[in-house]
Amino acid sequence: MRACDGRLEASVEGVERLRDESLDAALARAVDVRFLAHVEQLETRARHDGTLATAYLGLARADMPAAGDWRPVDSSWPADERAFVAAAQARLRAKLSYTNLGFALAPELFTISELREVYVAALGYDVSATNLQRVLVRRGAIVRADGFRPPGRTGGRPAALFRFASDRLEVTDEFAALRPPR
Amino acid sequence: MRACDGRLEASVEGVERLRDESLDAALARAVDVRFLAHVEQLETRARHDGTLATAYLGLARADMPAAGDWRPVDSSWPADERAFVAAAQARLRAKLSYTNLGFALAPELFTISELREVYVAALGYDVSATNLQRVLVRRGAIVRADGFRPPGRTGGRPAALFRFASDRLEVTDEFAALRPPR
DNA sequence: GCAAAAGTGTTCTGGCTACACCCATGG
DNA sequence: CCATGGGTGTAGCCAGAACACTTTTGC
Repeated sequence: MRACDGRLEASVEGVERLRDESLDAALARAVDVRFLAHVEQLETRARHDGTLATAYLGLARADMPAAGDWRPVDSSWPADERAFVAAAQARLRAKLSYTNLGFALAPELFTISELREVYVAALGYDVSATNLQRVLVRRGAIVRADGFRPPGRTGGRPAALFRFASDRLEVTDEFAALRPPR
Repeated sequence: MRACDGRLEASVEGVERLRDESLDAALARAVDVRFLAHVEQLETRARHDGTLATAYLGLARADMPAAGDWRPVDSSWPADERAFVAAAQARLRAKLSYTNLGFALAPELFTISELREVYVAALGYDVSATNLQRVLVRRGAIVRADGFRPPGRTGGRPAALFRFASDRLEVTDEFAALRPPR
């Protein structure tokens, strides 16, 4: 999955595993894991033919020119793929709330407004830029980077640049979350 | 896993899956799932011999006379089993905080004190009976049942009986948790 | 100057914790 | 009557939400 242009997009690749092949190897054969900032195993299901299907959640940064068939996550997906995508999306939503998982969706450097769009796309509900900044800064998930992004033609104050403090999954607040607005 | 006599105990059974056999069938062959109030898939790993091992978290109620080799969860476990048990324990701890998962550990009817012992064993830190009751009642996870448990020889006020409102996993509060004491 | 975008200060709320206090029973 | 265990009342804390206000830019 990735958050691109304010939408959450997904790409589904089948992971076929050969006998005597590790899961990691099978995954690496199915997708180019260099494009993924975070990979996480989801669920293993038995198929009718006796083989096993293991689903993964892979997250790509918005600025990563990842190859693949990226499509917006909406109701146009086939039912079986939707089940996997829905599970992945639920997991993503939950972990965005209490971990630093945003690092896997946001580009290296970003403004709070850009980060907000990523969170809105992934969470599916509105998020205040003001509070998003305060929550993530307080938790130590994001830190100020040098420099500013100059405003566009329509003006406005230059936006400070931030970066995630870590590029590995960390639980930043086990007991809190980004609540949806009332 | 189960919480028994104030301790968290675990039993590890290998799940060997035959070709053309579903995962559920393989699990049912390895353990008697009738004794488990809740089953949840954890992780699938590839073994060196090319087979797959899928770990499950199964929870048994304290009053269930489950067969099996129940041992306290401590440092006496072999390293490889400990990794699975630790993952299961972490998952259990997390879900106890924001779901009604306690239904799978507590007996049908229980007093708040008994429920407290279950939570203390599973969470690994002290929990106040007062606040445990209020949190779970407010969330609607537990409800008053008829009757009281008479006090023992040492006296004391009779304890009100409670039961869990549901015996299926439900997210009772996505945005809160039982915090450990300071 | 004015609109637009970014950032800050401040208040409010709600869930949870902490702790003092009250209740009911056995001996 | 008193120790013991159970239950309630209440105050305080704190992360987060809400919102008014200030800052900095383009035109």
